[in-house]
Amino acid sequence: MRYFMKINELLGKRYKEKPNDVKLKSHELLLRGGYIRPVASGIFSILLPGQKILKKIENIVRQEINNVGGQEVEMPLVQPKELWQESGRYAAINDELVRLKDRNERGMVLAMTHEEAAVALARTEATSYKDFPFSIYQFAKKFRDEARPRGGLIRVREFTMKDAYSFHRDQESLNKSYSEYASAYDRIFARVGIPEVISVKSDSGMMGGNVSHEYMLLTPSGEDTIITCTKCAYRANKEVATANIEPKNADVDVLPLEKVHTPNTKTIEEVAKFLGVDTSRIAKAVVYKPTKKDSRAVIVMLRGDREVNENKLAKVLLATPEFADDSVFEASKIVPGFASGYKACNARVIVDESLRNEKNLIAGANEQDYHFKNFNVPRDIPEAEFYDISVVQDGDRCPECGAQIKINRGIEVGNIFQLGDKYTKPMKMTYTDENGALQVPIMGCYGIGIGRLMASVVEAKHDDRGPIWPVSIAPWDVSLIALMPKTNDDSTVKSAEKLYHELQSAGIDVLLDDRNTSAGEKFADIDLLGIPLQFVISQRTLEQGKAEWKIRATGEKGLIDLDKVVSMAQNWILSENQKIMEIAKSVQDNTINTFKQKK
RNA sequence: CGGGGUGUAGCUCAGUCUGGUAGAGUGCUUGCUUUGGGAGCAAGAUGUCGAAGGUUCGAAUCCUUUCGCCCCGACCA
Repeated sequence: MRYFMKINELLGKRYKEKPNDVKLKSHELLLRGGYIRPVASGIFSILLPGQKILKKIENIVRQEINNVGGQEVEMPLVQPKELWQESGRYAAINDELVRLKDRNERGMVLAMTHEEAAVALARTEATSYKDFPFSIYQFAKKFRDEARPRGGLIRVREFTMKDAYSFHRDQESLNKSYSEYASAYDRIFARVGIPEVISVKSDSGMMGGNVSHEYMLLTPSGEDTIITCTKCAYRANKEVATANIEPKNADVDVLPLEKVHTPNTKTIEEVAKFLGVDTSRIAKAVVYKPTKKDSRAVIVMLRGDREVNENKLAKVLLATPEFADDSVFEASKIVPGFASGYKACNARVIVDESLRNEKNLIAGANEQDYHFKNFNVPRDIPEAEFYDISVVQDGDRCPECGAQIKINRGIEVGNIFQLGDKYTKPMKMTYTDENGALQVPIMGCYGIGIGRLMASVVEAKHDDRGPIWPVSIAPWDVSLIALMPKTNDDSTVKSAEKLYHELQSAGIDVLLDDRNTSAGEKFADIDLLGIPLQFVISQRTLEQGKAEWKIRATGEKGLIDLDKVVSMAQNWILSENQKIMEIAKSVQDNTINTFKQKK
């Protein structure tokens, strides 16, 4: 069997120039290095270097998931719509779900994820309590017609995901599986070269999900916002993060309410400017439509310098908040621009914790061109309901230890969810327990986007010249550059080929560059391919019977006897892999320890 | 879906305002020279100027419509 290993046989140009319109470093380098090619927005083809990396990542994931008892399966991309009607998602999901018809007009969908298929598979196979617990997983394509793909492989429409589904009789069993997967994830991210990935509390959706964590690579180019504590282990996605908010005006006497004329001051900024106060002195009101369960409009009040977190609000309302339109304002006698919960007719007033201790605020008077001064929520809106519904922001304090928090950006490289019976119940999955009674099992699900993970490694590990792949996932273990001699002498090429075969025979995956091009181009190409260990032989080194070695990550280099190249490469690869495995172990141990401490 | 930008050679872009019939660099092909960080000289190939319609003697350029792609936001099972 023959395998492509010479750079001149490799399909895929490498570019000197940065492609137009590319913002993320991973996107740029993956294009420039000939790893990926765009086909349509959010849809890519993968060339050999990228494919080799993806397969290595998959193998690491496979080992770790097998290790926690996952059974590898494969479920289809094209699925009958009835499956999705059973779970209710056929109606619940909009344009992200691609719907199509087969030749017999049967409605089909492209799977965005495989909970339905997993339950459909499991419910016919696991019918006795003796069958539980178990988990299945696969590496499978998903198609999500994303509103806005972006950043190369960071957010795409078609992608391969490792998705695992575990099935349990009780919460205790689910918890066990959940922490096993969490531990496997720590090892996976460490083994692919980004041990700095952290797990954060995340939003599990307003329906049912009780616990979920996202695995985040903190990087400025990330699209999620992550709150971390500078002191303790608190970390959470902005969607669910809570914080202690410093009151700005608490230790003062409550003054009598006073109405002031504030013409043409509809926005918080206008009011603040008109009255010469900071926006934090204003009680901002945001009005939402009534929900199905409650016919009253919803007025959310919070400090003027803060924003509504609609995720948190959704949990309070038990519905997705929608901004009010004119009809809502009219029906509820709320004056837009001058709204507040004060004597609001037929509105539910939800007040953010940010206002709990603030005194003598400015608030709308529900009257055109008038605001109140010295507004105090407990006195002026006795029926107010207090909730934490604002977005955590800079300057807030950690909810657990009170230390300063930090706001970071992150890329979500994986997630783990406790789904409960969200899918098993509507899809009528049951098993018979010891007493002969039918029971509904509960589920967990665990995802890792393989392509996104590759791109994330580039985001974390690169320099100006290209990606710096850890040896565990590098497209080739070593590269061998033969620099052309000044004379017609072919001994350099001969020696390179000999060495190349020796390395290959020793089981080392090696890429040979024996092209008749300038040295600079060869070095640039090999750097773009990010190969961890590079060898160079030239007339100069051959005269001494040596080859030059160079480590991509550190730039260290030296000379080595030709007959020691193979053993040096073997030893180096072995020791790098060992280092990675040690890091994986220590990351895993750390997490287990923190986990134990918390308990 | 809202806002912004952009489509001209494989890639990066000029030309568009002021209409006159297609350009540069890089890459590619061939030859010679060169060879330790993207070499030099010479010769050559490559475009429905995103698409459709319109105005005009004449459209990459003006007008209308439309599509793609990128970025910000909304959304993100």
